[in-house]
Amino acid sequence: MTRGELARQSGCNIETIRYYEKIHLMPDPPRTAAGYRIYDEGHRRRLGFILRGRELGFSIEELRGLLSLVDRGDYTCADVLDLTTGHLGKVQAKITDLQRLEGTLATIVAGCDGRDVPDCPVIDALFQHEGDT
Amino acid sequence: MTRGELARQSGCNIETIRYYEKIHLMPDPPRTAAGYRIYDEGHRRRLGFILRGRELGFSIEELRGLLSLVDRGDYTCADVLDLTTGHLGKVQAKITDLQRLEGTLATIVAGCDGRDVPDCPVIDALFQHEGDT
DNA sequence: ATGGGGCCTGTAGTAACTACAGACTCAAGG
DNA sequence: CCTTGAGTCTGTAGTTACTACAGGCCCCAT
Repeated sequence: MTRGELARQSGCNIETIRYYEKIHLMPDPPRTAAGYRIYDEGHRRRLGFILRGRELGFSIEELRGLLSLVDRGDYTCADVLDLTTGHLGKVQAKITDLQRLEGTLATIVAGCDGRDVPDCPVIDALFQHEGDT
Repeated sequence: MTRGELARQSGCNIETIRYYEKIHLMPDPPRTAAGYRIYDEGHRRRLGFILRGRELGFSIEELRGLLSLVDRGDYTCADVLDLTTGHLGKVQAKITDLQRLEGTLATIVAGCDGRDVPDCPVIDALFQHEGDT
């Protein structure tokens, strides 16, 4: 399989594959005499793992941790659960942050009637500090 | 006011101020004979606006838009509301995304008993495609 | 005059890609 | 056999919003 084929099959940008090799998240594949990369089913599977992990919001470093467990082959549920619940916690924290943000923004927007008049309370709110939103 | 004083008063990293000047979000301040930047109340106010905007999740480019309205001086509520509701929409979209993510992750984690045994369903889930979480 | 802070500049690093330019290779058609 | 167009190769630069130096000035107090 060439790089282009792997990209098409996995739905990954072709340059991203090269990037994952550069940072050693994917192994250097064997080459043809002319220097073309050749991939097999194992590469496809690993790339699928990475892409799925990225979809789930894992960082590259988190995936590196997960993959090193897989590579060693002797991982346990406990190891994996650790990394995964840690990530879930971060996602939940981000949701909470954004919800607080949403509330603040909604309050600010609600103060604005949106008519075609000069001087807007949204601008005033931005000139205010954290205090009275 | 020196750069250090402005940083302390605004709670901003001192290097960030220089960065905002470089990207022309803050104006180049006047200098002493020795080349030291001198800031006044106007600078403090503008920096406050920017920092508050960043806290509210506006991007630099969104703030540039907002500030250009303020700078022109003839902005209307309608202009401002446009930019702000656009931003609010993005925040809400991001929350929705993350909540879907959280659900998927929680389902995956629930499939794992976390005991000290090899072979984990979380890993299996990561090797699976989007389909069956 | 000397010491320790503060300030100056330019540059590089962060996360995770993405997008070229310029050169090379491969397969198909004439 | 030659050409042509698509695919691949490499290295490098750009994206976002900062942050962190290094090496050199400057200012004030002792």
